[in-house]
Parts: sequence; C-alpha cells; structure tokens
Amino acid sequence: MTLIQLEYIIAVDTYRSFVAAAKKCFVTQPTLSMQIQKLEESIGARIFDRSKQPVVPTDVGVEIIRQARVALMESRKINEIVQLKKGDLEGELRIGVIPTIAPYLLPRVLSGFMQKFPKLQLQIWEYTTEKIIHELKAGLLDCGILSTPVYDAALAERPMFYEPFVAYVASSSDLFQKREVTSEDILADKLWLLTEGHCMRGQVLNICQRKRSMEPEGTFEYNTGSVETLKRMVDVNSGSTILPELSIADFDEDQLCRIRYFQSPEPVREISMVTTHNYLKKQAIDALEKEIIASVPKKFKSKKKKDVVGFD
Amino acid sequence: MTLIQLEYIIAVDTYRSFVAAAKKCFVTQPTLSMQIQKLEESIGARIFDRSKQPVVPTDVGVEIIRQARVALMESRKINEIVQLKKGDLEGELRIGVIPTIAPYLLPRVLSGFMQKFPKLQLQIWEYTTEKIIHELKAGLLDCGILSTPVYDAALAERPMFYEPFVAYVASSSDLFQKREVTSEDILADKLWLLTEGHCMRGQVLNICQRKRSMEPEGTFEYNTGSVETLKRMVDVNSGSTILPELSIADFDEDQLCRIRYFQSPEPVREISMVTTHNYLKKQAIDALEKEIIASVPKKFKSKKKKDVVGFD
DNA sequence: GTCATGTTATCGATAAAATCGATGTAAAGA
DNA sequence: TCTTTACATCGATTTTATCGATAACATGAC
Repeated sequence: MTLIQLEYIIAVDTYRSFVAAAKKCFVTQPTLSMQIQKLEESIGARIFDRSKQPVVPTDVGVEIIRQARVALMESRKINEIVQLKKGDLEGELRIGVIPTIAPYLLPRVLSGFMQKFPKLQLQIWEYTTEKIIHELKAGLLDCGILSTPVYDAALAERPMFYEPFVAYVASSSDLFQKREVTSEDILADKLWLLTEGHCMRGQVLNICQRKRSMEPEGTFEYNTGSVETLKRMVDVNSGSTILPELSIADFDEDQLCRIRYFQSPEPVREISMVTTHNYLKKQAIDALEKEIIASVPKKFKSKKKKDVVGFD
Repeated sequence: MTLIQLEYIIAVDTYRSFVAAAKKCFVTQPTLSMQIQKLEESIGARIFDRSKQPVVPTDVGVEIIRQARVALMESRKINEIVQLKKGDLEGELRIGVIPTIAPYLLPRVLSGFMQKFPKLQLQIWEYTTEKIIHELKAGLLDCGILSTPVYDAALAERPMFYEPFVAYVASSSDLFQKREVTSEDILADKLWLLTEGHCMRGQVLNICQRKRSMEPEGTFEYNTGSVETLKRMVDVNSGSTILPELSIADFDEDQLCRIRYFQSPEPVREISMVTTHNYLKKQAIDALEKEIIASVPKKFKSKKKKDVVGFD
C-alpha cells in the first residue's frame, strides 16, 4: 500500500471515473488503473465496481475510501507540522464563501491575512451553502464561511459572529416613517428577495414567517443572487428588502436614511467557519478565523437578546 | 513522502540507531539512510540529529514522528477493515501480560479465543507493568493485560474485572485459626513477598499499609517473581502470603484449607485491557476482552464493597 | 594523541516499480 | 447497428528503491 494508491482511489471516488481521476492526478488512465488494481490485490478486496457506469465503490470500498481519506489527511499533517515550525505557511488555502457574506466580509480581512501569510495562495470561491458543503466533503475546499447551523455531522462549525439583519426601505414605503421595524411590518410591505438557492432567502422568509412553499404575495419577482441588486431595486423602485448589516458599512448618508433596525430581539444570522472534523491547514484556518472575529463590530459577537434565524 | 519512509523514521525513533532500525525493517542501512534523507528533503526539515550518539530526533522531528505514527496507524486500519468484512482476522496479536495474571487467566480464555480467530497468530509476552507500557507505546505490543490504573495519558485502559486478594497461611500460623483476616492480621504475620518490579508486590504492601521504603520486618527475603513460589514457600515453610484469587482455582482441598478471605471490603486489584488510544486490531482485542470478562467469576465484575488497591 | 570500534553517508550497479502510449474489450447511447 | 466512452491489458521506458562496498565520522579505550 502506498500513499499514492490511496490518493488514486480517493480521486476515483470523488470523480467517479478512472479517466477523470487520472487527469486530476496528472497520470495516464492505465497508470491509475494499474495502481488501484495493485492496491486491491494487496489488501485482498475489490474497492470499485467497474461493471456499473459510472463506477461506484463496493460496500467495503466505501469504508476503505473513508479510511484512506483519514490516513492521507494524517500524512499531510506532517508537512503542516514542518511549515508550522518554520512559521511560514505555504501552499494554497481554498475558501468557500456564500455570496451574501463574501463581498462585505472578505475585504475587511484578506489584506491583513495575506500579509501574515505571504506565501499562502488564497483561493476564494463564491458558492451556495449546498455547494460549499459538498466541496468541503470532497476535499476540494479547505474551509467554508457560511451561515449555520447546517446540520451535517460530517462537518465542524465554529460560530464566529452573529450578524443582524436590517430592513432597507424606500422612502415611498409606509415603513419609512417608523424608527424600528418588526417582522410583521415586513410582511405587510412589498419585499425584494434573493433567488432560490441562497440561504439568506430562507432566512428572510423565516423572519417574515412566510412559508417557502407559498410564494410570498407582496414580492417582486426579480431573481437576483446579489444583495447589491436588492438594494438598488429599493433605491430605484420602491418596496423594501432585508440586508445583512455588514453590507451597509459603506453606505452614504442618503442610503443610511433608509435603513431601519429591527426591534429587539433583532433577527441575526450565525456566521461560522466550517471545516471537516479532521481538517488540514489548521494553522491558517484558525488564523483566518481570528482575523475575521477581530474584524467585525463587537456587538456581533454575542447572541444574547438576538433571534438566530435558520434558513430551512 | 511514502508510508515506507514513515516506517523507517519510526523504526529509527524506536531503536535510536539507523543500523538497528534497518535490521528491523529488513533493509540495509544505506537504504534506510537514503530514504530518510529523501523524506527530510521532501518535507524540508531535518528529522534526526545524527551528530549525537545515539541519534535523537530534532525538535520538529519529535512531532513529525508522532504524526507519522498516527498516519501509519490509520493506513493500517484499511487492512483491518478488509479483514473485518471477511470476518476472519489474520496476522499476529501481540499481548503483554503481567506474570501474576498470565498463568491463571490465559488458560481460561486462549483456547476459546483461538478457535474464534484461527488465522490469528497469538504472541504472549510475560512482562512487568513498566515493560508492557513501554512496548505498547513503541508499538511492539498490541495490547496489555495488567493491573490498573497506570496513570499514563498515552494509554487507554478498559477495566475488565476486580480480582480479590486472599491470604494463604501456613497451618502453623496464628492466622490459621481465624475465619476471615484483615490487613492488620497480615501486618503481624511473617509475609512472603514478590521481588521488586512486580506491581502485585506494591499492592500487597499497600494492603498491609507498609511503606515501600521501610523494608517490611516480618518478611522473608526470598526474591521470587512467581506467585507459585510464594505459595510453595508457605506450604513447605511457614508464615503467610497473599495470592490473587484466580491463582487458587485449581487448589486441592488441603490447600484450600489454608486460604483465608479478607473481611469486607476485601482488597481487590483492577485488571484492565490496556491499549494506546488509537489502537489497531480493535476487532481482535475487543473480542479477547469480552472472552476474558466472560471467563471470570461473576462476583469479580463489580467493584462495589471492594477496596481497589493501587501499587504505587 | 592514537587506535579500535561502531555508526552513518556516499557511490555505482542492479533489481523493482511506476508510468507511458498503443491497443483491446466491454458497456452505454444514438 | 454503429458510435462513443470507459476501463483493462501489454510491452517499452523511465524512475525509484535497494544492495554491497567503502568512505567519513564519532566514541571510548589506552
């Protein structure tokens, strides 16, 4: 058994194809096939059922692959130990961030973080929650920054802060007259929503206590994945929307006028650093986590007197 | 990095010598040296300080080796998964047992256990507690059966039963007249003791509340490592000794006459299955554990109304 | 200091392996 | 049925691991 063979079976499991796996491993398909055959022979068990298309792991193969991931992970930690001692993390850090956090949070932390680890190649991927979870499990991402809980036992989530939602209302709206708003107010108003697939859409609907199934009535049907677009819709048209508080950091005075905070307990979303349980690049990820926690307003850090909103 | 390289550095760490490690790995010393050099080069750190004699790991080397043990362990579990699925454990199981347990416990369980795992090569090593702990940590033993607690964070102990101590008294002794004995009685009598290094010696001294430092007065100085010898000494000469209850199982009537049980709470020793935390051959070891628990008298299984005696 | 001894590093040769490109075979889709 | 896609097989080639011999080095005895 060699570590390379373990990498090969993990690649095949990930891509469900010998050809694709070979490409990702930078070897030819016969090489990969041969090595996997040798591994199967040496342990005395078939790992993949090649009669199915696409290939699937056998029963015992599933467990072997799970254990192979663990073994490979532990072997890679040896390199991390060295880098840690040298004090200079190298390699790449692949971060998945949901689109309703990324543009507002990352600019606050990335420059500082990159200065601390100059040799680290940062890769940011803006994905939906679902996609981030999938890629984390497949080992294609190192960590995810997303709204939790995600209720997945394979993942470890470490809450970093609780970001309040705020209402953004057109001056033509009735809500504009109020100093604070409640979820009932929102319900009555016309509401710009993110398109399906964004966890924040679910959270906003939960705030308004609208069921996902029943299409909210007073909602403009304009499918956008961008919080920025929601804001502009309110600016240019009318109605209201709900924004995460970090997104209003660089609003001008005119725009701030249209912000309405929620009555206590204000609705918030829990933002966590999510990894697999036995994760690599711990040093870098833990540092990023600290950097993020330090970068958000103090009042975000406690969830007391707040209403943590789920998205399911 | 290859698994073989990890094996090599672990061997060098274990034997503190390239030559000895090479021998144990069944390769020549240049081969082992080369591979370790390649590993050091690939991770970019020196693992061993060869200027010292015997060789010692560097600071970072210590951590690398610790992690290498983990990685190798996890990779070996892959083979166990296969064997587990086949339902037939192969390979060898190296068991360390202290001499005051081995001859009385093992005959009760080994034949049954070997029938269940016919392909398993059993290796029994009679060692002192100290030696078993050392070999477990070095990975030279798979599990140990010994008296606990041993207070070693690197090891996991799972108590299996609580074995009472009984007194064995010559008919010429005053104690012979009593139906039950107490630790005070023993203190007054002449006592045959095991030689230094046996944990049971410490336990017996603790029962009598004698300090280790002060050499017990009424003790015959005959250094033996065998419980059987203690018994014979009492048989042939006089005085008394303390035996573990399992050792009296095949006593004849005459010998049973000389047994005196302790007054409640009777002194007992805790006998545990000891492994490292992340141990291999789990399947076999767990089965052995069950076999042992099933083989001892029911009354051994609870520690209620008993006085668990340490040996330090 | 010198010598004997034991330990690790280095070297060239050789055996073992991993990999490649070409090709064969079997299954899935048009 | 034909085409396409995917995995297995084969021989050639490159790469790697290992060996035996030897050099370099450290340690302890004298």
